[in-house]
Amino acid sequence: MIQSLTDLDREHLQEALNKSGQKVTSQREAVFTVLLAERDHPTVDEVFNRAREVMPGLSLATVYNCLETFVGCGLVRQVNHERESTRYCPNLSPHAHFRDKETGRVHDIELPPEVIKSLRAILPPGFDSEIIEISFQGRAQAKDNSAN
Amino acid sequence: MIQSLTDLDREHLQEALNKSGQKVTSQREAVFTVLLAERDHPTVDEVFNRAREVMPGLSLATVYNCLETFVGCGLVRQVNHERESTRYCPNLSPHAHFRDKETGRVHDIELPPEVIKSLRAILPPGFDSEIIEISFQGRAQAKDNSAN
DNA sequence: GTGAGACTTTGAATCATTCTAATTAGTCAA
DNA sequence: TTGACTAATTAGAATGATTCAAAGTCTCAC
Ligand SMILES: [Mn+2]
Ligand SMILES: [Mn+2]
Ligand SMILES: [Zn+2]
Ligand SMILES: [Zn+2]
Repeated sequence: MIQSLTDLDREHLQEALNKSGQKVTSQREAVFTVLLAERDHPTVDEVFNRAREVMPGLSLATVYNCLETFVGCGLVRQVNHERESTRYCPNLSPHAHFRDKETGRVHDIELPPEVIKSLRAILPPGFDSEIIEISFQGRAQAKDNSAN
Repeated sequence: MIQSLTDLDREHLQEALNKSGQKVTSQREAVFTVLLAERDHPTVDEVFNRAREVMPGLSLATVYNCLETFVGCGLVRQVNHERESTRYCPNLSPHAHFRDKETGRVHDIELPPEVIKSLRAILPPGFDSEIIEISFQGRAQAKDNSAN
């Protein structure tokens, strides 16, 4: 089911890795492909299992390494919810996360710039924040799930 | 250094526990006292070490149990930051958390109701959220730290 | 005073993540 | 081609926060 990367995505990967002095490897490409294929915020184990289908020799440690590398060069974001396993998200636009209590699924919620601004505005003087994480928890109506 | 609870706080503890059919014990009182004494979002280990000063026989498991009980009856909130140890916060007013990258300290940031409203407003139809967690990360100017 | 149930304690188990050491693969110079 | 150098990958051990299981203690209603 996992197609390969589009030229654009491959370029994106290559550029981000090169920019931080790292190389494109077949493992990194496989892991990145998995992340882009199904944007459902998979855990490391889920990435591992999906990537193994196309690259049977891949090791779990390498999946950890690849994901850490990607986070380091800004290709993906980590998503933590309470103490559950870390999930990974290749959506680079500013967004919050919504976790469906019932299904455990994590959905992206676009964050309009004015909301971000109003959040920064509540910081007292002297507080300077680069990163804001917002996570909702509740129920999301089923809707579809086929594409995406 | 750890005084005991004010009558008001003891009442608060008693009421919340009773409401969920649980008892006030000396361990629970000690742990709650520690949480109120220094509102610096301590980890379980920090709570454990502080509480042991006044109750040497206290066990780590009991600290876990007490804190879980408090969270369950709404007396305290858990505060998670990435995969670090969970911290605990007895501030019940709606607030976000600011983590100082440099010191690791966690500060409370009051959340005005209109900001909460504007956040709920970005949820697409069908998404219904009870809980919103907001955490900032960055630097906070030293300021004091004597009291509080 | 007894018994039941709630609570606490100790120490073992879990499990996501990180670490270590050993291999492999890629790159470049000779 | 070969060798050397380096980055990346691998397997498996170690870590560490948290949870679990079993046994002991306390409290309170009877
Ligand atoms: Mn859903
Ligand atoms: Mn500070
Ligand atoms: Zn996302
Ligand atoms: Zn707080």
